[in-house]
Amino acid sequence: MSIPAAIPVPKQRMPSGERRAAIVNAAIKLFSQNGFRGTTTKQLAQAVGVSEPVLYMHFATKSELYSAIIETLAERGEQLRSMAARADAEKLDDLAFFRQLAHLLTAWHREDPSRIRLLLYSALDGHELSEMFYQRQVVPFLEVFAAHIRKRVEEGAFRPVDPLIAGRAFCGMLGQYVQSIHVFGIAQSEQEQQAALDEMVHIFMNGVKK
Amino acid sequence: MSIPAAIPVPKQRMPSGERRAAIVNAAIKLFSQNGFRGTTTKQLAQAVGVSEPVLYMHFATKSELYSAIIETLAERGEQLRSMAARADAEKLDDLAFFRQLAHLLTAWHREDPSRIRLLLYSALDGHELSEMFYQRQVVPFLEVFAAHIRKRVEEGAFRPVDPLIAGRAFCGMLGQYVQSIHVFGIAQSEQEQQAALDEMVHIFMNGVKK
DNA sequence: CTAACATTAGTAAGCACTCACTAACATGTC
DNA sequence: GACATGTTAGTGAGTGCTTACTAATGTTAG
Repeated sequence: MSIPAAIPVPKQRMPSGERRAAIVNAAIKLFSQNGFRGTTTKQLAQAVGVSEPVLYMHFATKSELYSAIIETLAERGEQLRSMAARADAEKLDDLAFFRQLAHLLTAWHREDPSRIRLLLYSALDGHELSEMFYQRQVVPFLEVFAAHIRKRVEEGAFRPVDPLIAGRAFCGMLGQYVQSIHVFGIAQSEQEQQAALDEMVHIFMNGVKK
Repeated sequence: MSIPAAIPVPKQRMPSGERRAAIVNAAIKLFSQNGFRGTTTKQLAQAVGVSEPVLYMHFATKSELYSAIIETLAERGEQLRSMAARADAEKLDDLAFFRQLAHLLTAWHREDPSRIRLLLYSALDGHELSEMFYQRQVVPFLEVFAAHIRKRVEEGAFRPVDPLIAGRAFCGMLGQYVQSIHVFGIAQSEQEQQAALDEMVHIFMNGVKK
């Protein structure tokens, strides 16, 4: 009985780029769980499945790796912006648009909770790239939102609210709720979450419309 | 030439309680700035103005000190609850009440930003007392708020919103705004802050009222 | 064969924490 | 008031362990 050829034996030797990506992914996971200082290079090497010096072939120092993962995550944050922009282009009515954005934001963080945790960790650490992370992860989403509000205010459908403040208000409600789940560990069932989001969307809608 | 008697040499020797309090205060400051792991016992001792063993006369381990400061801050959190409850007892109209709470929350964090930072740090660290901290710092405020909403819903002044979700929505808007200032370092002038709070209060008010 | 990928076995520095000891105060006795 | 006595608050100089990082060397794909 021959062993089928395709057993995916974990590759021991990898092309440089792949290995680098593997390190970044492991680092995102560990740093988001334990923080930068709470993660040792030894742990990290074990998680990647290599020895410590391999890490230093790809990144000169541990904090260079920290910077690399923040940049990686910031880039991925562009996805959120484009998804939000796409929702805006769909010409949904206000309610559907707000619900769509709420869903986007929660799904985004549920799919990978390490993002919000690392965003907070890096901000608390005062990391030099933390502002860039915030600018590319949070602000774009907020801007798509604010742009929609501005338009609807001009069209006379909404009260003359400040679009940016209104955007902060909406994203704040959602963001804090997401945070209480993924950072503070408040347990919420799928239904509870859906109900909460709907209610928040409604409160906001009624709050801004004429 | 005699040296005048009354040179106020910083007290070198302190009663146990005072010294303990001094250590806790220094720890709150340093931990909130650099995190638990980012603060060394050496730094801490220097900040207090004593040698390291003194720390260990009051706290058996560094993490026991961590627990002590969380407890201390959680206790101080009761103040916020009582201030909120007092505002409720004043029988203000809805708008004034919401504004009062918004002011309370922002003033509370502006007065001492270490609270929100430590709350986040402890949650990210998964500290055993973090949930207690959240329960006593966040939840009480939320409950005073939810109670008010519930009452006004019953009186028919507000739409039949879920009081707890509405509370989370309002505190979320405010909380995230405060966080963006004290954690993410978004600069906001006194006027901008006041304008933002007013707008948020209005959006919420309109969002829940009939 | 060799260049790139990996490992074994370190090093120096920093960490939380401790030991042996001393200075300052409080109190009771004369 | 002066002095001995027990207690509390403090220190200088470490300990052993962990950490980020590295030099010397092995191994395998192309």
